Formats: sequence, C-alpha cells, structure tokens
Amino acid sequence: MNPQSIKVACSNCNLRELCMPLGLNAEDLELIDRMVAVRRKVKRGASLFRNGEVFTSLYAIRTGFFKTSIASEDGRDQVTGFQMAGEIVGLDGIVNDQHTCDAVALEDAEVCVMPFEHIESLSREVPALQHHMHKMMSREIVREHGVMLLLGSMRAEERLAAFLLNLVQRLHARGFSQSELILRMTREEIGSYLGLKLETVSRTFSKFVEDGSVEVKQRHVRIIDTDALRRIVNPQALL
Amino acid sequence: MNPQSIKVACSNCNLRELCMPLGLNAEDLELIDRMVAVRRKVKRGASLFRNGEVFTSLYAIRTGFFKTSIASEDGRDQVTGFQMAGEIVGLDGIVNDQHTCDAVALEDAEVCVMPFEHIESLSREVPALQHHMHKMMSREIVREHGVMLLLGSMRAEERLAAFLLNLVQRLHARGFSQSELILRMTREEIGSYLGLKLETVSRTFSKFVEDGSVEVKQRHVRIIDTDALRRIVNPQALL
DNA sequence: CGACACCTTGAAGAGGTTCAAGAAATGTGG
DNA sequence: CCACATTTCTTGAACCTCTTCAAGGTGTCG
Repeated sequence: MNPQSIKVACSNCNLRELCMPLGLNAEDLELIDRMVAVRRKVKRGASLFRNGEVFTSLYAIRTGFFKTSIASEDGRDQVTGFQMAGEIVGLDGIVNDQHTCDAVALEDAEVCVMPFEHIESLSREVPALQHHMHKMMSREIVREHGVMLLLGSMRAEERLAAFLLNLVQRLHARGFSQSELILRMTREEIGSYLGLKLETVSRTFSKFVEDGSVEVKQRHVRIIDTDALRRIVNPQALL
Repeated sequence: MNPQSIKVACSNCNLRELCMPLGLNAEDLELIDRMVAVRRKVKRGASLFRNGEVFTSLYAIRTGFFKTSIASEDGRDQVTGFQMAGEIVGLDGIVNDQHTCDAVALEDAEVCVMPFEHIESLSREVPALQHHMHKMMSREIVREHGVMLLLGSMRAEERLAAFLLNLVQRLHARGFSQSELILRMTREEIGSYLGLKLETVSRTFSKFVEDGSVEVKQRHVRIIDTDALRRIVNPQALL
C-alpha cells in the first residue's frame, strides 16, 4: 500500500499517558523518542497487518479505531478485540515472528510504528519502559480472561451490556461522553466478538430500548440507565 | 501454608527446554540459575496463589497439573486454563501487582518460584532471556485468542474435540502417549473452561464413545480415531 | 437515484441447559 | 480393610435461549 509516513516524537505526544510509562526523566524521554520510527495512516477498511505477515513492529494507535480478528482454517471468524487511541496492537506477533491475527481499521486511523527490536534494546536501558512493556502484555492477558468469562458464562443480554459498559468506560477515559457513543463496528462484528449472531445483537439492542436503558439509532447509542446495564451484567453483586 | 523449599539450578534441569531460552552460553546460564529462588510444593486442591494476593513471582511448573480460574463478582467461575510441566503461571499478576485469578493444583505439584524482580533485572543483562519472556507472554495472548475462537464460534462437540486434541498434543510433547491420557480435572472444570455445563461435557463424551472415536472410563481417555476428532473441530479444512 | 451494505423483526427449529434420579468412584474413619 | 459418606459422573425429559431462515426497512455512497 502507501505507508504515508511522518517522523515524530513521543515526548510531546498528547497520548503519552496512555502509551508510555509515567515518571520518566528527560534523558529517558529522549531515548524513547527513538522508539517510534514513523507514523502510518490506515484508511477505513484497510488492514494494519494480516495473519501470516512477518512481525516487525508494535503499533500504538494515535487516532482511529481497529478490530483484530482471527480466522479458523475452515473460515470461521472471531473478532478478538476492538482497539482505540492509546492502545497497542501487534503483541500476537512476538511468539513466532509473524502475526496470527488481522488488524483492520474501522475508521481512518493513524498509528505509531514501533520496531520491536528498538523496543527490546531500549527496554534493556530504561527499566521503566521494560516494566511498562510487561504490564501492557499482562493487561492484555487479563483483558482476555475477562472475555473468556463473558463468552463462557454470560447470556446474550449480559454480554451486550458488558460490552457497552466497557466501551463507554474506555471512551470516557479519553475524554468522551459517559453516556453517548458511536459504534464503529457492525452488528455482525459485535456479534463475532460476543459469540452471538448479528440478529441476536440487534434483538438485544431492541430489548434494551424497550426497557428504557438505552437509546439506539443505528450506530449511535445513548445510555440512559447505566445502573440497569450494570445490574444485567452482575445480577447479584450490585445493590 | 508450608512453602517447603529447596534450592536449585535451572542449568541442569531436565525441563530447561520448555521453560528457558535455548542457545545460552555458560556465562548466561550461570546468571539464570539465580532466577529461581526456591521450589515450592503444592498439594492437590491447594492454591499456588489466589485472586487479590500480592504478585511477587512467576512460577514454572516442574511437576503436577494446575488450573487457573477467575470469578465474577456474582460468583460465577470461569476456568481460564490448565497448565502442566514446563508451563508458566502468574503472568496475570504483573499489571496491577496483584493476582487476578486463582491457580489451584489438580494433583500434587512442585513449582520453581521466580521472583519477578530477578527476572526483570536479569532480562536487562541477558537479551535472550528478555526475548524469551516476551515470547512467553505473546504465546499466552495467542493461546487465549484460540480459546476465544472456541468459545465464540464452536459447538459443544467441536469444543470438546479441540480440548482433547490440545491436551494430548501437549502431553505428547512431554513424552506421554499420543492417544491416551488421564484427565486431571472434573467434568465441571472441563465444562467451565469450554463454556458448557458438566452434563453437556458428559453427554458429548458419550457421543464420542458411540461414534467410536474415543474410549472413556471416568478420567481415563483413549483416543481411537484422532482424525475423526480433527474433522469435528475443522469440518471443512481437513480432507 | 439506484445499488449495496447494514439493520430489524418474525417464526420455526436446534443445541444446550435445567432439573432430577441413580450409578460409579473416591476418600474417610472406625 | 471394610462400610459409609461424599463427590463425581451418566442419562432422561422438559424447557429455554439463541440460531436459522426469511422478508422488509433503513441508510449510505458512488
């Protein structure tokens, strides 16, 4: 494709708190600026990397929204996550030096390309960065545990409620509304992530609307009653 | 409890190929021997660590068999994995300096305790170890992607077949039979891992027996027709 | 404006769960 | 070492949730 590229620095990036370790001194920051080789733009619908491609870099999302998905040999497809600004994609590629999933932009996006060899060598010099890397990978493992709980033990309503709450929470952490969001993905993609068919996702949205807990107009969702959603996810625990 | 402890060295451990990076020189090996602080025995049914406990160390399993599980606030329980000799547990604890799951021994076990601070400082000196750590975490992420595919898109028979094939494959890599295995976990634990009820697991075993693809006598399983199981997991792809 | 992708809703059907009972294995204490 | 209690496993029948199939509606983009 056309890897439209721009040279940049982390040290004065407004997403630094999301991507980078805190409390670095000026010296370390200068080193870390070398971590990002270039930026790369990815058009909506295009892929950042694909299953089978050689792994060279991790990617920090600057703008835009991605999905990652894997395909079984017989063509079934599973969305493994949705990623937004400040989040890292590509960790799957480290084990075997090639990517095992696809990362596709769901809206025009820009990412910081961080060659993994840079990251490893810098990590040896900057303990804070090393620890940060470990935390990021551990965080991803823990996130996936949560998805396993969702897929393994929750019913459709619980899954969708948990999904919505998780999305707004992450958006809110980025300065967006606590109650309004625009879905960047189709019902089918939501369904794939949640282990449901798109019709079930649609019906469950309709049910939430009937109950008065959310308003839905296509991709635009407004959460009316957050607690109601919380109660759905967590029948007992919450009040 | 009683952390019955013995001092030991990785350099002459027979599981080294499973836990440790390959191709280390004598010098590095000597350093790495310092990584394992002590060994610890865990009795069947006892836990190695529990959700909420402070994270200090990763654990390499020397002998025995573990399950890891998380609990939702309302008491639901999800088994997130089964671990055997040479595998590492505890990665979940790195993000927040405390464990987010329980690790319980399903048979008497012994683990190597590797204080995470040792690992991090050694990693800075031994690039091969650093890269090994990254690979291990990435491998765990990729494994969980596979579980998500299983939970999100497979039917009961496919899940159980995939589970059995995965287990024998790992056991075989450790010198055990390709076709016979003893399940260390209950039907309920299998069900929890696979997102099924224990009755469904039992029924599905019975179906496999009827079909002549496996023999089952309680926890003892003999796989008669591996290809049949493969075809179940992968309807199209395989011949 | 027309074509296409996406979403909603209904009705029928399948797969898995729930509830229940009994059998088999395992562990414990006398 | 045996008897009993407990846990684990199997199987049946009714039920329920989600899926499948189908049709029509809505939105979007060239």
